[in-house]
Amino acid sequence: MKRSNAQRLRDALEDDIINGRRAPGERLDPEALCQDFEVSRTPVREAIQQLVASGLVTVTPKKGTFVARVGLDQLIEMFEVMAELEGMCGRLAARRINEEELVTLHEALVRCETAEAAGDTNEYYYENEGFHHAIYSASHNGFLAEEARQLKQRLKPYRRLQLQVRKRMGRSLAEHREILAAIDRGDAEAAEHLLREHVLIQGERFSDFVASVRRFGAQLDAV
Amino acid sequence: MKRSNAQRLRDALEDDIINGRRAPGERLDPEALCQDFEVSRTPVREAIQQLVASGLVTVTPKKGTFVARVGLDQLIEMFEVMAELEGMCGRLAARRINEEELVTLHEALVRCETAEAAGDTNEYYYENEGFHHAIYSASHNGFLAEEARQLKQRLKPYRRLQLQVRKRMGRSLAEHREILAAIDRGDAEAAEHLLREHVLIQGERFSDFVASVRRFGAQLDAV
DNA sequence: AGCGCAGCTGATGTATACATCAATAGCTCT
DNA sequence: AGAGCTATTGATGTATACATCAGCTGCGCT
Repeated sequence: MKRSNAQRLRDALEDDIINGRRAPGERLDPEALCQDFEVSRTPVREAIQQLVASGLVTVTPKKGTFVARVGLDQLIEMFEVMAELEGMCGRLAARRINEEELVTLHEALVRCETAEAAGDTNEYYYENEGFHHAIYSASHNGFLAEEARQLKQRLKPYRRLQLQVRKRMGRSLAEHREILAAIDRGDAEAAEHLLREHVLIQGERFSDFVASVRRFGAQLDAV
Repeated sequence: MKRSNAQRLRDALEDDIINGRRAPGERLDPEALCQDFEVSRTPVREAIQQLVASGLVTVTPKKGTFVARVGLDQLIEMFEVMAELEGMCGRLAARRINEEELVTLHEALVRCETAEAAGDTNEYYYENEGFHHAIYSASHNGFLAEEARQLKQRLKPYRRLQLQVRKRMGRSLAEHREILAAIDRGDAEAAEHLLREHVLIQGERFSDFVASVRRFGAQLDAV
């Protein structure tokens, strides 16, 4: 079906924000967007409202609209919830995954291994996402999968930070192997626990993460 | 600050849907809404979009807009997630609750007891909500609390069904006491488990729930 | 020079007219 | 009579003009 201008605009902006082409705190000038996309204010307004609803954009009345700037406190809260959702996906997947999905998951892991072997961080980041999405699907709870996917999107602008911690890629891959093994043998408890920790960047690494975030300074601190 | 027509309209519709004054599947005629609220299509359209974003309304292109009709499958999925979020709130609350919040929670329980003693189902339903919200807050994770609150809203049109099961009110209250006790003694595991089961309408009761839902027939089955 | 008020400006919200598209119904042709 | 095409209609998306409101600026007053 044909997509409306508002939808295309929304997707384009979302993509820009998620992939860091528009940084948190950056101003979004409706006028400029009208010109860039050659549409009137109506669809622009609509697109922005949708982004506000999904938490990627904030509008301050009479001040302007900005790419959402998530404070460190809230970021930690969001990761806490993300960890829970991922853990739940793992738990359910361990119980409910079928042969076909298991194959898909194995393939996803292989692609992660390939990217890691090549030392390609960006590629690894992309394949990592595929691995996680495969687990979401395997939970056989479509609603949960969608919620997890959305929250992951919302965290995406900040998520790269995780992998920038030294040697994170290798650690991540090792964890993926453990997670898959747990799901493979139907160990729901282990899968849940491993995934939760995986997201929380286990234990001592978390402080590294916070420290590395802090280096971003004002970009993250303010409202 | 002054609220826009779109906001008021959105709130009014949301309230109508959540409290069952507009049943799932019911048609929302934009024209009629324009007249009822004496506004033009623009704010109506805006309000509807927001409701779509929050999942309370669905628009089928060229067919019309309707109060979201949640299929039984998805309803179960949503309750599964709700249970997880509630459990998480309980776990965190058991660790993080402070004196003041503990008092609030005790008070909320007392109000539940009063309502139960009076046999007032509606009142109990209301106070029950207060009890749960108090736990959300006590999790000290604002993001989690908000997500839980939103999902609860979305389930509200179907949630009354839970309490209609015979003697559910008494059982619910007993569970509340156990939950509070667990939080009180800082037993995170117990609080999590109890709350999760509390939402899932523990064990054998779940089939009763499904059965009672089925009696609603087509209202819940279709898309 | 500092304070305050008034008008301006730009941002936001709303109304309305117009464009577009898809579903349906009715007509025609076979 | 049935199938296919077309015209109509109603719903949706978009543009534009208008209304309203808050913040800011600049002027004047003390």
